Amino acid sequence: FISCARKVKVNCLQNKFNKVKLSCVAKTMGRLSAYAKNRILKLRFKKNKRIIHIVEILKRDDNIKVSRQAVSTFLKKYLETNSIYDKPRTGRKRKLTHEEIQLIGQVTRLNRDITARAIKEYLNLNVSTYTILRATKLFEWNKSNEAKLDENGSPRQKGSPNRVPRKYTKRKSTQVAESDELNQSNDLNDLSLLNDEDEIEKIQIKPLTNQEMNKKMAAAAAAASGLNLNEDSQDSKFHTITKTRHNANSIPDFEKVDLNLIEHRELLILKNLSCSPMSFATKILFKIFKIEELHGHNVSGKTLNKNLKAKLPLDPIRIGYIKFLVEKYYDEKECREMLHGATSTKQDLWKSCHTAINKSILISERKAAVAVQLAEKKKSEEIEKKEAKENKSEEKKRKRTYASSSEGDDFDDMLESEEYESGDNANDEEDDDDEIEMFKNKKVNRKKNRPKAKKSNSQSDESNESDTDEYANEIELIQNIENRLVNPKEAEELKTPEIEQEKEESSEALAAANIAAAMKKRFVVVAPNSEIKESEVSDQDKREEKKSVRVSKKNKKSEEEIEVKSEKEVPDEPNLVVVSKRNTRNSRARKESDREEEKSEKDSEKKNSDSNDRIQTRRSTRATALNKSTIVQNLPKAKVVRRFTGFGYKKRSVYCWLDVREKDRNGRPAKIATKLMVAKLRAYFNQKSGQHVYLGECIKKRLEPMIKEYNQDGN
DNA sequence: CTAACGTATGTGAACGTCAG
DNA sequence: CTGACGTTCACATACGTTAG
Repeated sequence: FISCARKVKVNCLQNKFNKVKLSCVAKTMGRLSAYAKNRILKLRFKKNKRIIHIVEILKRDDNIKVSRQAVSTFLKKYLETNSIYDKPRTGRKRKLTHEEIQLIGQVTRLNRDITARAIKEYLNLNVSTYTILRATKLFEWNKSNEAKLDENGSPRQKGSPNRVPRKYTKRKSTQVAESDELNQSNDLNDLSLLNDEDEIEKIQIKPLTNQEMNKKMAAAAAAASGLNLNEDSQDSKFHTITKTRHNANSIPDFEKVDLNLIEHRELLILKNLSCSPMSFATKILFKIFKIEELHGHNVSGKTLNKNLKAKLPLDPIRIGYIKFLVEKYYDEKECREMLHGATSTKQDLWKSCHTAINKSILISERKAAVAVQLAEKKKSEEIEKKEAKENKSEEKKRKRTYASSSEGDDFDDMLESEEYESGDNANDEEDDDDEIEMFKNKKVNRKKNRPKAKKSNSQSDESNESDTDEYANEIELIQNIENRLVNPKEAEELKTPEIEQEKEESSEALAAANIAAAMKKRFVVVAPNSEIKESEVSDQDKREEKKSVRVSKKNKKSEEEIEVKSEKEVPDEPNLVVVSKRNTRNSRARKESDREEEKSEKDSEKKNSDSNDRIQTRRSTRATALNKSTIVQNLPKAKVVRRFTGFGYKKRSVYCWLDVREKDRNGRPAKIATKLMVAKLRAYFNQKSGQHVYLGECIKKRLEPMIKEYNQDGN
């Protein structure tokens, strides 16, 4: 990520990290709560409000920020499904076919005591025994605990053959071995039926004393067995385990306890803010637990996968409180509507919440880990930079004065970085080529149907490289931004006062300001393949440039985005548009004074022989070619629109972009800038599978060495 | 319990339509 | 030409369901 994004992104992520540290609830995209949905329906169908008005009212009255697209989508979905809740999701692909499941049902109906393993062998199914076990639970004759109880009238599971081998429950087995009774009982349903007469562990709808809690913790055992209990309908059946274990890292199912930690009104608000009971449960979780209490924990404290770090149980009392609240605030009808399923009852409610809680903790941990990783990486980078700076400062300065006389020599220490170095020497080319190659190899599918991307019309000598241009564009944009970052003088030229203030506020703001500034300049002129319309002279010039700097793909890309207009094309328009992402600096310089132009011409003389600094080469070439050009600052909208519609843009889009630019000028964020900035990153990460990649890379880089070390130690 | 999986959903940009 | 407003598209994220 850092290698792609470099400084800008590092800064941004550093800030993100801070956010994570503070809240650990990173929310990038909110979802419409049930309350918001009901409000929308009411406003739409009872008050006949328009979508845009609904958006305004929600924001004004309820402080709910929602886009009009979201309202539109929701209303459409509501009319289609007649439900405010999400449509059901399919989840992971089933391995068992319907026929196989039916077969399993038949087999278990005929032989109630057959094991999942036996079914697997009998039906020759190539799936986990757990999958088969789940399939058996789909049938009435297998799934209810009551039925089993009715059959025998007592816990009969001790020697039940209806057991599934527990390859993941070693920890539990060892725990069970500590108790006298449980070591004889491995069945999932055992614990719910043990020792009903034990009153000590019965549910208590009141806060527990410390003593009681200690007792409860001591009694915690064999938690896995609690998963399938019917605790809702049969409170008296709450399993009670009399065994005492001092180091319980598994807990039984959670008793519902009203701790009165949160006021009813606040809970109602929380519910309104939640789109599901699971969401409600996780919101409460983060409200009543500290982050330190959550990380490294899960609901039960079990870690079934041996490869993962063992976890500790969350405070069972507060978990019980969450359970109590969830079941109190969501009735069975709501559960059915929300959980989608004929079998979805309140009994399944806590199960879903249980899973959601664990998952939310995992996600929180992951985000924190990524943030920590990035922060560490940045630290090490800074150290490297310092060292590199000491070693190369003289050389750099020499190169710098030599290469960019027009840009000034002094630069901020903070902004001075290895990226800058790479931009000035041969590493630059390697970096770019690597990145381009990376995108190329991965065949990032990002072109889609952009009307402006008429690569087929581009010049013939570029056609075979158009693939890389897709990304070279973005790469150059990023690098351009980075160059601004490492050259404060230029950045200052770009910045509006407001933006400067932002810079002082944070490095992220600095990045944003620079990006916005870069985009502002770029925006005026971005017109892929504009050379089609260019004059012959300029076209030839560009061809020459391309040949001279062919090794650099980004150069070609930038050339594509230059809009050069001859004077005869706009006779009444004394100005020419000469802007490229790279050239913005030149343009700006020339705007300011002729001296700047002279400098760039000097650059051209110097740098034509300098293979290291292609940027300067290109700039100089262009400066020579366009030395008669002047810059259009305030081209009438109409003319801009006319030109851009010629390139395939829709008129409204051009107006929209112009609006964006104006907003940007007024100090508001130019969203387009953000979008383009992250485009490259998207292209990169799209190739991987989101969060799992991070974890995989983390494991590879950080955990594998630890595992190796661990194995060597023999511990 | 957690990873894998895949759909649902929110959002920015683009676009279409209407009206002044 | 332009504002207002709604929809579509592509993308990223949220999140429920299933496998192991």
